[in-house]
This record gives sequence, structure tokens and C-alpha cells, in this order.
Amino acid sequence: MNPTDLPVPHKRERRKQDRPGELLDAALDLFVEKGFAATRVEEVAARAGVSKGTLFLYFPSKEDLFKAVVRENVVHPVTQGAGEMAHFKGTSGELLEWMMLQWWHRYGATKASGISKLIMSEATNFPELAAFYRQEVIEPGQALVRTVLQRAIAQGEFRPVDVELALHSVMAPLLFLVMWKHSMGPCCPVSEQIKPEQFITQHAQLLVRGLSLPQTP
Amino acid sequence: MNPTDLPVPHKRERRKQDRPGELLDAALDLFVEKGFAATRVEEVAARAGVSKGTLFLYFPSKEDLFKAVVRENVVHPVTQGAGEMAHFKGTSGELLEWMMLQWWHRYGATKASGISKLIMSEATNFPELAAFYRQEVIEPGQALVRTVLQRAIAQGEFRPVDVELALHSVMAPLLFLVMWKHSMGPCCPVSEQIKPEQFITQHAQLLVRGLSLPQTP
Amino acid sequence: MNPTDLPVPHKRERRKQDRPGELLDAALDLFVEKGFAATRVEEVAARAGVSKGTLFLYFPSKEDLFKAVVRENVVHPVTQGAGEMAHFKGTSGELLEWMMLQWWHRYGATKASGISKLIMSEATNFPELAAFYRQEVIEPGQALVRTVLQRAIAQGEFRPVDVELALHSVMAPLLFLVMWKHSMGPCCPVSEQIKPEQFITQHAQLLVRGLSLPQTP
Amino acid sequence: MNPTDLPVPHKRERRKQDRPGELLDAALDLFVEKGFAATRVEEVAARAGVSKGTLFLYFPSKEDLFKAVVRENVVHPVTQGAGEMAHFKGTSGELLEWMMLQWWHRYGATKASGISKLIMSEATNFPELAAFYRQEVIEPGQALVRTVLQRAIAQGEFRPVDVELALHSVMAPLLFLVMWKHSMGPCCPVSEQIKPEQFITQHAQLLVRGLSLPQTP
DNA sequence: GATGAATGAGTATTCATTCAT
DNA sequence: AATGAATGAATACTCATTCAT
Repeated sequence: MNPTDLPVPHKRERRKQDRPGELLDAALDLFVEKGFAATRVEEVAARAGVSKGTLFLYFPSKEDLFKAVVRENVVHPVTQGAGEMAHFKGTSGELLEWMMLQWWHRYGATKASGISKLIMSEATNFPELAAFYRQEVIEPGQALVRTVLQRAIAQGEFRPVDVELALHSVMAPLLFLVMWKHSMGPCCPVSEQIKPEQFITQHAQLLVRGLSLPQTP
Repeated sequence: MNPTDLPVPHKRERRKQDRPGELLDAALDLFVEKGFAATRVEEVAARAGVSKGTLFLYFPSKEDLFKAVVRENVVHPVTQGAGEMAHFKGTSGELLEWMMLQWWHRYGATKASGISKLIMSEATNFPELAAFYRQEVIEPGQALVRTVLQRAIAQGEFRPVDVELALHSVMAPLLFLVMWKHSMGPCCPVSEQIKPEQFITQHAQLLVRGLSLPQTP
Repeated sequence: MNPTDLPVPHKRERRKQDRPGELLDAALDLFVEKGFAATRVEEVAARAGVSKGTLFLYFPSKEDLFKAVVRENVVHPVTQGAGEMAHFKGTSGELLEWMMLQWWHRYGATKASGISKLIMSEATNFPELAAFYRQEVIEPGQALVRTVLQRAIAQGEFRPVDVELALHSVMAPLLFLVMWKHSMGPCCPVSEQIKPEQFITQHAQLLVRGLSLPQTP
Repeated sequence: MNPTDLPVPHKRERRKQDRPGELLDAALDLFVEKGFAATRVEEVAARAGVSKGTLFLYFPSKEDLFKAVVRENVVHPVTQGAGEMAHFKGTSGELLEWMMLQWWHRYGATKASGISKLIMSEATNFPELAAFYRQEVIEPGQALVRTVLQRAIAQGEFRPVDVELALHSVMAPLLFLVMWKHSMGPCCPVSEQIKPEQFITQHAQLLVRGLSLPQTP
């Protein structure tokens, strides 16, 4: 019995259907590592185990492949967590820390986070993609954080700081971590690697402490 | 009368001495904007107002031009301010904020900051340059911040947090600002631009508050 | 009915296998005619009936093409004839004449002899090729001639001349003929062309007569 | 007193007047070594101790420089010796050997002999120069040898061989020696160098013996 | 005359894209 | 659908030639 109740395709068939996915995976790796221009489509095809010609069967051009890679891997990590967030029990400060760690585990630590590096690196060459990314990823993320901060301020948990600026104090370290991971990170000796969870945890706690009202004993 | 009392070089001579600088300027702009691979040497030459051949008179290859651009523009903004730092009057918290703002004015806000974006984007293609950048820019900056944090903790001004992690809470927003400025920034509507000084100021104050010992009334 | 009983390859396949050979042929012609530097790869490709890009599919660089041309066309005309030589019936003098004519027919008169001109012309630019040629062509040829001369002397057929010098009296005219054919030859009016077989025949006879012991009546 | 009775120019002046000569010398060396296309005018100028611009003051183009090099160095070695030849005492055989050795000492052994190699190598690229060379060098040389051979035959000293073919038996080894010296020679270990005078001497003697009538005791 | 900085036409080489099989 | 041979536009780099100083 097949526990998922899904039809099991023949191996051959499945592979065929996965072709675009395998190509996108290979392309993600290479685009992140080398950038758009320095990546050769032949290398992408080779890594996906198909011929150059096959790639063009699925993607009409290198640029289209690039756009597909971005659109495919741009997930909505914070938004996905939005539902769970509703059930979160704890202070706003704890929520903020939890959100940042969630973002790291769901996105920052995954291969998909290479997209952020890619977008940053190629933004001026692909402004539409940059705009797309802002709209689909940055804005929703900011909206979520904004809500948390505004509520915390309204509830007297946080001081009435400039929320739009505080937003960036939350997101900058996350984007920084991702950029670092995909650029300088591979060049650093192991001993000097940044430890993401620990950094996020301490950063969140510093921020929360900085945002909190002074304790009135 | 020549007011500067300096010998006036002939037009040809003066231009000759200026060539490398003009080319490096043009190349910085284009490399930052389009990345290494997508920048054509002819375009660099044209922007510097010379022909393709002239560029190769001063730089033996495109890669050498790239390296020269990096080495030329990698300044040591924090280190430069190290002397003045010694005379700073104020708390460690004020010093930290002052340092971050100085860094922005001396480097982040200038064209040279494009180097940081460039390095991050091309790090995996030019690992030697990435290592060079870490050694010449990141490390000295971190050392400076480390000193300040350690002293503040020793003096009982800051809580005994993990200094290596706190370092990144200081530097991440700065590098983030620079990346943003050279990537997403140009794609954003004016209304949504990040205001660097205000962000840095608030971020510094949040951090300092988060690092400070609780007030003992 | 396929008279050869061989599978008939598709047009594309057949052409593919022929490509390297066609390119080498075209390159031989042009390199011999114009030298290495003055030959454009595009011209080679055009003469082989393919595009510039195709050439680089088979040879990674112009220099590699050049080396392949040399290695491909360096045949061992004298050595090839070594087997037949064993069965030769006649005097050493007749053998010498026969060898020289054989060399001409098997090599000197063919397109491949352009290689000798090429090597001589480009020897200082490609010393490895010159060494290769000496080792693969010159040395074996000299060895063969040396053997014949030494045996003839040992058998009292030839006078005891300096064999190493006599070697060159045999080979110089042959190499001269080849050089001439590919350089001055095409510039000469037909009436002044050197007639290779006649020249070789007379030269061989002069040499043999010069080498022979005086007739003892 | 100046023994030559020529005005002694100032050093500066003399150098100026020698400029073309120094350039031609430098160019000869380089053209012979690398061929026409692979020789850079800048290198020629540098070797002559002047700037690239100065070269073009004296020679309107690289091709003109090449032609000047050829015309300047094409001497008439055999013809020059023609006068002395008239006073030669000895047999035709001795004369032939003497002529060949003279040619070597006056031309083959000198730097100017590089011209022969150059002409052979570049003949198809510069047919006018090849024709010029044939007319100015080859033909007169052949004419001289032809005269000697014809006379020797007429006088019953030599057998009535085909003079036009015998010509080449005289000249081929000489041209071969020159080609070798400037191409394969530099690539050969010292132990395998051809010794020109000894080779010429033995070759001449073989030829003369081959040409001579059988001794009638 | 002499210089050497500047030029730009020319060439090797790369690589996205096409298409016959 | 899949292949990979073929293409040719694009681009880094060279070098003979010019010309202002």
C-alpha cells in the first residue's frame, strides 16, 4: 500500500517530469556561486545530467532560465510562518527572536537563500527581478515585523521607536548572514565562521532589550 | 603668474598621469553596476574618454584592471579614524555610535563603498580578492570594534555579552546598508529609501541600550 | 544492396568524423603557404567548409591546430621503406639512388612535404616541434642512410669517407628540393623549374661515383 | 691625422647617420629568428636603441622595413669573388671547391645569410622579393657555376653531365647549410652540429670525383 | 629630428542558441 | 523528446601606425 495514496510514476517518467526541476537546481547552485554572466548554460546542463540542447527545450533562453530560478526559489519564509505565529505564546520579544530563528531555519540555512545573494549581486542587471523580490519577499517580511513591532509598542511592551528604522535592525543581520554565507563565508577559515543561530539569538536579545521599556520595579 | 608655484605640465603629460586614475574611476562605476563579467573593457575605456588600446597600456588585462580597482578603492575607513578615536570624549556607547556614523560618512556614503558590493558579488570568482578584503578591511574594523566592546565590558559599562557575536551586530547593518545602496536601492521608489544616518543612529542606540547594564537607581 | 557491406553512416555522422581531417588538410595548405602567424584560423575554417567556431570544437587553439598539423603529417617515408629495402637486389649505389627516389615519391612529392618547409620556417618559434621533427624524421632517415653507407664501406664498395658528412650529401639535396618546391618554386617560370627525379638521379649517380673505389681493371 | 682621410663626424652626428643601419641590423636578426609576422616593430626599435616612432621616420611601414632589410643584406657573394676567380690557379675541381668555401666564408657564415632563410620562409608572402632574390643572388651564382662546369666539360676535365642539374648539386648543400643554421641548428645539441667547412670540402670532393672522367692510366 | 602616448583595425577565442538527426 | 554538432555574434587583447609635444 502506498501511504501517500499518490500514483507512483515509472522511474523513467518521473525523471522526465523532473527535468525542469533538476535544471533549476543546478542553475541555482551555479548562478549563486558564479553570478549570471560567469555561469555557462552548458555547465548547468551538465550538472543536471542533460545536454545543452535539452536545457533550451525547457527554457527559451539563459535569461529565462535565470528568471525561472529566481521565481522558483523565492519562497515566502516569513509569510509561511505567519499562521503559526498567531498561536505563538510569549512576549513580543520572544516572538521576534522566534521569527528570526524561524526565518533562518526555513530560508537562510537552505540553498534557496542563495537567491538573496543572487538578487543583490545582479539587481542592477535585472531590475524587474529586484522589484519582484522586494515585492514578494522583502515587503511581506517587513509587514510582518512591522505588525509585531507596532503591536508591542501599542501594548507598552516596546518603547515608541521609529518602526520603519527598527525594521531594518531586524532584517539587516539576516540578509547580512545570507550574503556572507554565499560570498565571504567560503573564503574564511572554519575557525572564523559566523555561527548563525547564536548570532541571531544574541542579536535578537540585544534588540529586544534595547526596545523594551525600562523595568519599573 | 602661476598662483600655485607648481610647474604646469603640458596637456599631454598631465593627461598621461591622470589616465590610470580616470580608468580606475570608470571601471569602479561599471564593475559595481554590472559586475565583472558583464562589464566590457571597451565601455570602461569609453567612459574614461580613451580608446580600448589605451586601457591596455595601463592594465595588462581585464582581471588586472579589476584587481587594481579593488586595491585602489579599498581604504581603511575605520582604521583611519582610529587616531581621532583616542581623543573621543564620551561614553563607550557614544563612541560606538560615533564610529558607525564616521564609517558611513568616510566610506559607506562614498563611491568607494561600491567595492564592498563588488567583493561580495564576485567573492567566489576572485577568492584572493575576498581574502585580501577580509584582511585589509573587515579584520581591522572588527579589531577596532572588539577593543571598544571589551573595554566597555571591562569598565562595567556594557554587560558581559559574547563580544565576537556583538561585533557582527555592529557591522552587519553597515555592510547591509552598502549592499542595499548598490543593489536594491536604485530600484526602490524614493519614498521607501532607507535613510542611512537615521538608521545607524537608531540602531546604535538600540544596541547600546541592549548592551548596557540595567540602571541601578 | 550495399556493395561494401559497411554500415552507411548518416550524413551528419560521416561529416563529423571527417571534420578533423578536413581541418588539418586546410590548415596544412595555409600554414605551408603563409606561415603560422600570417594564417587566420577563420580562413582555415572557411577552406574546410565550416565556421570559425567549429574549428575550436576540434582544436583548442591555433597553436594546437598547428602542432596537430605537424604531428599528423610527419610521416616516416624512409623508415616505411625500410622493410622493402631488405629485399633490394643491387649494389649499394643502386640502393642509395633507389632510396632517394623513394623518399621523393613517398614524401617530397606529396602535400605532406610542406611540413618540412613549415618546420624550417617556424623552428625558432616552435622549438619543441623542431626537436620532434628531428627525432621522428631526420634521425631515422639519417640512421638508414648511415647503415647503407657503413655497409658499403665495410664491403669495400665505397671508399672510407667520413660517413657523418656523407650523410648530408645525401639528405641536403632532398631537403633543398622540398624547401624550393614550397618557397621559390611557385615564383619561378615553368622553364626554370627544377626537375626533381632527374636531379635526384643525377645527384645520386654523381655521389655514388664519387664514393666508389677507383675501378681496378 | 686620420689615416682614412675621411672627416670624422661628431659622435652624436655619426649615430644619427647610422640609425637606419642600426635598425636594419636589428630587424635582420629578428626577422630571421621569428619571421616577418611574428616580429614586432617595437622590438626592432628597442634592439636598435630607438623609439617606435623613430623607426617610422626612416621606414614608412613594417613591410618597407622588411624589403629594405632584404635589399640591404642581399649581397652578391659569388659575383664578388668572380674577379679573384679569374686569377685562380688550379684544376676546375679545385676551383669548384674553392668557390664553395668562399661562398660559405663570405656569406653563409655571416649574419647576412639569414636573408636566404628569410626569403625561403616568406617567399609566398613576398613574391616580388623572392623574384628579386632569384635574380640578384641565385641566378648570378648559378651562372658562375655553370660557366665553370661548362668549361671543365669542354676541356675534357669533367664528363658531359647535364649542367643544369649539376648546378643544383653544387648549390643545394650550400642553401641547405644556411637554412639549417638558421632553423634546426639552434635546436640541436652541440655534438650534432654540422661542421660546414668539412662538409663542404668533402661534398665538393665527392662531386668533383663524380664529375671527373675515369682516370686513364 | 625624436619621442612615446594614443589609436583602432584586426584576430583568437568564447558561448548562447539553433537544428538536423 | 533528446542530442550534440554547428553557428556566428560578441569580446578580450595585440600591434602597426599616427601625431602632439
